[in-house]
Amino acid sequence: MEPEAGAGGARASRSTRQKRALASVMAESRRFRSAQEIHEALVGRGESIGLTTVYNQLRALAEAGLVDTLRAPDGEILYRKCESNSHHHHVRCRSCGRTVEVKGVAVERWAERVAARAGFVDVDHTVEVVGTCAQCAGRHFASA
Amino acid sequence: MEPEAGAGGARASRSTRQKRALASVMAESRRFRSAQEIHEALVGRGESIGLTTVYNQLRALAEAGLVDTLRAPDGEILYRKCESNSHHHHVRCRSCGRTVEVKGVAVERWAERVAARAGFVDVDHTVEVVGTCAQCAGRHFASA
DNA sequence: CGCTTATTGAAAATCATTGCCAACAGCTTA
DNA sequence: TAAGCTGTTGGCAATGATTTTCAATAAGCG
Ligand SMILES: [Mn+2]
Ligand SMILES: [Mn+2]
Ligand SMILES: [Zn+2]
Ligand SMILES: [Zn+2]
Repeated sequence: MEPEAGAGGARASRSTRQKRALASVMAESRRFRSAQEIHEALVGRGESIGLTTVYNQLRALAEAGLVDTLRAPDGEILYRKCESNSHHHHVRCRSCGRTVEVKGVAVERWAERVAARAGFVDVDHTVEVVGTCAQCAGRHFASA
Repeated sequence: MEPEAGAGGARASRSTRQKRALASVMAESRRFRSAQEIHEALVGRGESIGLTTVYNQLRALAEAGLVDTLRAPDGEILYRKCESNSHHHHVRCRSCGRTVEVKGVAVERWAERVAARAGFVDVDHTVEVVGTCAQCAGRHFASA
């Protein structure tokens, strides 16, 4: 019989110039950026790629867990390719966006505990820490 | 001299039928709801109030810290009048929205610690726990 | 080289939220 | 109680990120 017989055999993903360019740009930034910013970065680098494609691919990458996402205060979705593939959290600079990944054994346990205490199951959580990074804080002092 | 002399004396807020109705509806729900849902609740209760007004007031209440807000996965802003006025976090049911408030001394410290370790100052954080509440979990078993 | 179909991307559609602003209505003062 | 000042209301248009549409394009395979 044929490989993947039956209904809905997952079709192979194709390698395209656009996907490669996007992956490249995502790999080089340590910041969370919006789809528009990422598209600008691509164009600025001389790549030809549609904004719609950037949106589509970023969504696909996010669903596949290959990029992390978070909501900016204004609601925009920001994307980032993290170094770690396992569960982690972020400490992000509200000024420049620089982000560092951190493990959170303490919060993992805390989340489980308070949820269980409230009678909740199938628990999940969102934890984001935001502040001003050393570099941005220093810049402030310099100009003040 | 006149009261509040000089520029920009904060004018008094007025008590209106709409504000009172909104406050009433917010006080009776223990769930996070969107502006649209809250508007529907008001209309369903026989109140006459515009959707724009609901949006405006909810935003004002949120800025004043009188209601809590959070982003639904799809980006919608959800509002809720919490019992506690001090800093706290939420354990929310992804199915029915029921929410319980919890203190998080452990996470407060954790957030400060990891941020400081990364050289960040003026630290802030977002922590939301989501799961399935006992009632919704039971309902599942019953129908399965 | 052809064929199948995943992918692209311009343009239109969605939709929550905000801006606009003239009509309206609390409150204060005379 | 009446007039005036101004905070408030809310229909409607505008905004803007994200999604949908879908015809043209181009991977990858035999
Ligand atoms: Mn965690
Ligand atoms: Mn906290
Ligand atoms: Zn910074
Ligand atoms: Zn529930």
